[in-house]
Amino acid sequence: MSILSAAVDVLRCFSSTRHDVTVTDLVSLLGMPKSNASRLLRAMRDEGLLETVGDSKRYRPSLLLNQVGHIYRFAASLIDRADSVIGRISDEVGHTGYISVRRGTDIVGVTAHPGRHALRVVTSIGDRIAAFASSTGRALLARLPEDEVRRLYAGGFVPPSDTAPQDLDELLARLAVTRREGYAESHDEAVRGVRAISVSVGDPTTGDEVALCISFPAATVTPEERLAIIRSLGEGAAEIAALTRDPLFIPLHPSIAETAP
Amino acid sequence: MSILSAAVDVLRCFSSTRHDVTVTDLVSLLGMPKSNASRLLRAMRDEGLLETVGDSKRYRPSLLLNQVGHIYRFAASLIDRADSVIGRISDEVGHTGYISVRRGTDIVGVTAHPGRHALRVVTSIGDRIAAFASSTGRALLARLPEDEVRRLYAGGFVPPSDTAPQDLDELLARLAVTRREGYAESHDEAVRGVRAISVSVGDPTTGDEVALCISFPAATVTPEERLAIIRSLGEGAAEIAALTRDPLFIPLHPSIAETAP
DNA sequence: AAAAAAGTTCCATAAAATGGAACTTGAGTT
DNA sequence: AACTCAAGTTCCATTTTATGGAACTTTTTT
Repeated sequence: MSILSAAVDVLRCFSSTRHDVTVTDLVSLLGMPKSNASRLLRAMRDEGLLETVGDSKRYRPSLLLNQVGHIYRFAASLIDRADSVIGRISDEVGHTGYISVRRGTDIVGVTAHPGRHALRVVTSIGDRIAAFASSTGRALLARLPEDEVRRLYAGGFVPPSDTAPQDLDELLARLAVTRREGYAESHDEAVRGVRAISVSVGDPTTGDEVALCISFPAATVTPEERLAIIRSLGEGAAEIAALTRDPLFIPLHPSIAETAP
Repeated sequence: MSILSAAVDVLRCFSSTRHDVTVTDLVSLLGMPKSNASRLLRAMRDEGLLETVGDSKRYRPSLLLNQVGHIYRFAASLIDRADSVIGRISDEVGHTGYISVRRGTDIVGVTAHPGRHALRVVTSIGDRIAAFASSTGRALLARLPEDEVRRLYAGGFVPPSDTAPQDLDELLARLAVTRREGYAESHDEAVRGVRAISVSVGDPTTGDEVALCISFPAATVTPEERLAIIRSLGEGAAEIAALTRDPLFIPLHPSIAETAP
């Protein structure tokens, strides 16, 4: 086993709730001998992957990683485009917008735009949530053929709330609705009182796929506002799909898309 | 030489003009044997540091690096970052550097780095000085809209010296200059014979704002040295602003920022 | 001041990286 | 369809690096 994989294991220890690590953290998180943990952290710092916090024994990701991570957005230009679209929509409607990607059955937030409203949904970049139980996840899963979704969830799943799909059949039914309507919606699934609307779009040249999502407190949004959000998302995604020539793009159903007076 | 350092060399190949790399790129950029380049890129992808673009032979940074890089922003608090920047600059120029925050119409020093020169400005951490009559204060006030400054100073103020702003209008005029030039300057205000140059930067996620200041005896600094200080401060603050995505950041005016021959 | 926890260094052994050359793949050309 | 050249991959013996247990040092807590 290469030291590279140990180094990556260290990087995976970082999360929105763990901004830095110590030798002991590695020992307990990765079951690594103390000697290795000590040398590995030092080596990673010497190479510039990590930096020490002040002159303590705590290690955090380095500026280099910050810079390289930033390049991901441009390398995956789909993300960049989606981000600017969701940023504009978030500004318009005042609610939190974010874009996410799917990794297997998980969804990972990539960029976020906090809303303007006093009551706003806060998302944490980098956290993983279950794909089947979120609007972003279902927007992305709707791009897959049904048998591939069945294969992904061959092991079944545990619904986190009453409003999430309770079994595979319900998930497939809701994906069918998403394919017909052109958007996915969630309510009280990951977070109580929070509603979210998502659409998805892909780039066939790179194989990337992203979800664009607007998330808002269920109580404060009128039916008209909700419709406006759906239309903005649909239009934004359609613009991107036109650019990338996305063959899997699911447009809004004409009855929803038609322009308001 | 560990494979770790080779992997970091690969990461350093990425830049705003190079979003992905190939085996050949590494051969020419790093002078690495083809065999190593090929295995290294594959290993880095297998471990999750890189991902292939579509199914081409091009490699780009991975989502993992994007996530970890993102954590840097939270791991290094604004004050921490500003302190390390001002420490470096203070070392470079030999003069006293400090960082401060604003509380209403007062400025409070948070950390200080004493200079190396025999004649040095001494600051005391925790002391409060008037914001309107200091370069740090004006650097921070320049981030506010004009009417908010008017509201802060609705009760008027008493100038401590001839070179400090004498009334609200003069203060506003000097803030306008700071907004245009990207830095604030004071001379003989709080202490006679002392000149100070400040820039400011904020972190929108925490709402923190700090001023970075270099303070020196007016008599001992040449115009060239003064310009170098302004540029160092401007560059340091710009780095921090890029990290925090500070929307209020005031960059140096291009005519000042431009690199000396 | 003692005790406990955290971190570092040392060592022989086990494992992985190296670079040259041969081999395979793929894109463009005749 | 066969050819050509560039790009990428695999193989191998040798050299270099990583490993984990234990002893040691430093830091923190009681």
